[in-house]
Amino acid sequence: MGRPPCCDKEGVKKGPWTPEEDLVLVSYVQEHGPGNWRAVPTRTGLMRCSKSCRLRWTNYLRPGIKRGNFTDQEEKLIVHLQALLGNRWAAIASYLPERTDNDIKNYWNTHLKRKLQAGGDAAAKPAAQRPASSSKGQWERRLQTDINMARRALREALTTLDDIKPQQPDAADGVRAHHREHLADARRVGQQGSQRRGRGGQPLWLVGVRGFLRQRRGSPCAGV
DNA sequence: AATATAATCAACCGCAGCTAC
DNA sequence: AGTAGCTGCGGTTGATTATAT
Repeated sequence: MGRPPCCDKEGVKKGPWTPEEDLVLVSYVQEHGPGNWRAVPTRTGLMRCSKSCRLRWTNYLRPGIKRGNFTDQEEKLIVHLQALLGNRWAAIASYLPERTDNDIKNYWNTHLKRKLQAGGDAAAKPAAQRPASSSKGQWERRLQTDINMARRALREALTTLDDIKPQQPDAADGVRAHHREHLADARRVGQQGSQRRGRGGQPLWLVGVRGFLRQRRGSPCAGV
């Protein structure tokens, strides 16, 4: 309790990153790999807090990131997943490996939200806005129902992607493969119950479900 | 050309979960 | 079992850029 926020420390630089800082961070990560962010500022001499370093890496410097120009397929997938999972951007981003959660969140807030509002109430009510159940047993039953619902919906999404395939075979295949992994995870989780995994190895799909449960526990009228 | 307004996106902040002790 | 520290997530802000007047 009472731990001061890391970014309140004196001498910690804020604001936009310079190319030099980027270079230092990239070099460090290339040598040591991502992780142990706490050590990054001291080891590199960067006057940034660990959070800032991690964010810069994951949202900007990480290799394989695609920026801007969301395709129709990506847009549809985001809308679909947002309706299923609510505003769990990290979970949604796990279905779009080339996009960051921040990017998806920004795109949703600046484009899609408005687009859907303009198009009437066509979008399904986000999962996170559904009314909460009152007991733990009910949560678990609802969770199972949600898992089944998500599986069904994702199958539908896969069908949609199959229709799109002729135009974008590689992207669609990648997304489908990712879907399959998640579905397999869902099955494993169902079989293993509450078995823990290390933070790094934890499937984001599961993180999404956990967040969903957390919201339900947190407030009876959980909204986003 | 100058100014106002809107749109975009990088980055910050606070909170919660997880692990180690 | 309790606590501290680290990490990741989601909401929000603010600077910058684009567009309209």
